[in-house]
Amino acid sequence: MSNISIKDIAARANVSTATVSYVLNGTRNVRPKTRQRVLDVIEELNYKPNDIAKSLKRRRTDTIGVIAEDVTVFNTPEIIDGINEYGDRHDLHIILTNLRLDKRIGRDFSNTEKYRKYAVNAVSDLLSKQVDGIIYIGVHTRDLTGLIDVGGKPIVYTYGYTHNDIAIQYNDEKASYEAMSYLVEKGHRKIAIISGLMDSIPSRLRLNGYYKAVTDYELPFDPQYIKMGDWERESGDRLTRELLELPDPPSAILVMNDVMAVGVLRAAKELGVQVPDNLSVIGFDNREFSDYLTPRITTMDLPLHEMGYKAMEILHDLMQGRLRARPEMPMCRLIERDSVSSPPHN
Amino acid sequence: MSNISIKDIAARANVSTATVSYVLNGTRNVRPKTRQRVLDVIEELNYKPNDIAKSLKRRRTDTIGVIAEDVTVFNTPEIIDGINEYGDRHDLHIILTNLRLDKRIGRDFSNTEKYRKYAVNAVSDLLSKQVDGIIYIGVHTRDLTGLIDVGGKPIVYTYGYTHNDIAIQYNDEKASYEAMSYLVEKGHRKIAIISGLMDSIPSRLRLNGYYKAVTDYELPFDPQYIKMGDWERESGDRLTRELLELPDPPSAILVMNDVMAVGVLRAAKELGVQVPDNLSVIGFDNREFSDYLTPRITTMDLPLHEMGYKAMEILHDLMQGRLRARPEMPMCRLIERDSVSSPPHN
DNA sequence: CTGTTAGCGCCTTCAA
DNA sequence: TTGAAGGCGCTAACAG
Repeated sequence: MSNISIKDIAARANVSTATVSYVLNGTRNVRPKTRQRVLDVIEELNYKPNDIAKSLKRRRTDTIGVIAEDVTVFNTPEIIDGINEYGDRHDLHIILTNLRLDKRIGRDFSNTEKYRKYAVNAVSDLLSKQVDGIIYIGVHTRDLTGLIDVGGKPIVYTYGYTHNDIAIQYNDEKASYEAMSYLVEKGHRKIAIISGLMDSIPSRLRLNGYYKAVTDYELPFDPQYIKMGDWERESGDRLTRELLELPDPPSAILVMNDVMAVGVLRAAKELGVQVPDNLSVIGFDNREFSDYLTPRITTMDLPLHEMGYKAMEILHDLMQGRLRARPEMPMCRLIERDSVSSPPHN
Repeated sequence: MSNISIKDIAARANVSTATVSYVLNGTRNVRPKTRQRVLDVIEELNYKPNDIAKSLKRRRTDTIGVIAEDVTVFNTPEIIDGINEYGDRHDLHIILTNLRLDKRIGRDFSNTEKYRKYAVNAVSDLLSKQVDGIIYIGVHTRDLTGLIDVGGKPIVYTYGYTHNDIAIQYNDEKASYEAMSYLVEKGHRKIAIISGLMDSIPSRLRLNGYYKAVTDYELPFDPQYIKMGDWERESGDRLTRELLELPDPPSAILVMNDVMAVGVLRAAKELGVQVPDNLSVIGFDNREFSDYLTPRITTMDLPLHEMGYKAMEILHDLMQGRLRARPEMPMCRLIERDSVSSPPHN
């Protein structure tokens, strides 16, 4: 076991512990000969530095705490991966705390008190572990303001919003606008939208993008083309039926997530309308399964990796007292697959 | 900022730092009055313990290092979740190292040297951080022996095998045997299998289960019913065509992963054979998308969560010098959905 | 029941 | 170019 310390090295190399520290960290010039002697002993004794002691002395751990609301939810692994990429490049390590909210409280985030204790404990543990900063990864985009108090430690949120701190989000409004533009380019004018729950920020933002496109492109505006779903498959199915039974049905549907898009596909199939020949569909999230459906669906990819990377980058700046200008927002990107074509009779 | 230490508490409460430590940890009896006084000061000064200092002194961090070959691969998040569940219950924290192998080297693990350096560095960093143990999460079940050297630190592998250390794996052979039993119960006798690449341990194990079932249930054995795939969608498609064009085609196919099952479904559809009415299909992995396909496919769920939990449990035992009896192997579990029915004419 | 004190392994100021 | 020495914040003998 590695019970040897710089003291052992120093003794064996006939130098002081200070000198060992200097060659270890390159903190100061050391005569090449001395330096080599130390290096040899380090090699010989198979010395491994103790970062705990180092951290205690330096009052810095080069470790950041990542609080994930739930690592098993689709957005989180890729965000973590982004964090890791930045971390690898800058020698920053990660203590991961998984709140396991999906299993503990499900999807109902309305009552903050039901899970605040988990978040607060996580912060407290992380602070005790002396992390240099914290990243909080939400599982559902919402206002996270006031959930936790990190006592002045640098913190960056992602996949969520907050009033007082920095939060990295992608641009929902622009994304839905772009999806609309794509549809318009393909020749569509009668475009419906199936939203998620309306207490959700992305739902509202994406609806804004929809309105804006309807206005900019002078599309026929029909309130019946706007349907409120609940993010689940069944609502996609049910609302698509309503849409297709309209006297003047849409030729395309923009669906606010891929899960509901599965319902859209099913409804279309059962009603005998071909996708994409008679109905175009665009989803959101670029979930893995969206590529395995028939037809493979065209969908908006979320810049998860980039969000994680940026969150870490900004946190790093914060940790060094550097405050950068307002960070640019990572953008979604349309993944073209097989669920969109030009509308019939056109 | 939390610059106050037990020394400050001690001074303000007129006790020694030792006493503060005792009330903090309940290590020793303290007179209630003294105790309360200390507690009050702690409250008043909003004191937060410094685990780094504690760790240095105790030579123990209560932190374990998790090396994940790639957190974005489907198996990993759920394994981590299992690790977290055990960790939460026993106050064990986690430093996560993500090797990012999928992005760095793809799926080719044949040349170990291409990624050993990443693994070795990860171990080295973790050791410096003084973790009390390590869990290594593979991304593809294979022999991991000799990849890294942890210098005597407790280590447990999961989603992989190893000769010299403990590895937690699920039972591939039994799983495929059970899938076969299920098919036989439904009345099938002509059952084909599409394997993964044959350099893979699970492929061989699952094939064993298949043979065993063929023998036990006295099924007709036809070598043409055994097809070697490569884990990818296309091979599922291609091999299904071969199978269905046989003079005496199978009534059911056991596919070694859900991805290839997607190909099976596509081939069947294009050949006009109905699943499950004219062809039953069982997949492996219970990937998220398997529930979104048409039909929803019946598949073998991997006990990922349990693997993580068990790995952590055993590691914890190891850390305490407790060596438990051979750990039982977590078992797969069949998820019944809509891709299996009784064979036609039966 | 409580206090004193010697480190844990490392960095860094100060002095040589 | 090198060394001596004082902590970082905490725990655990040891002593009373």
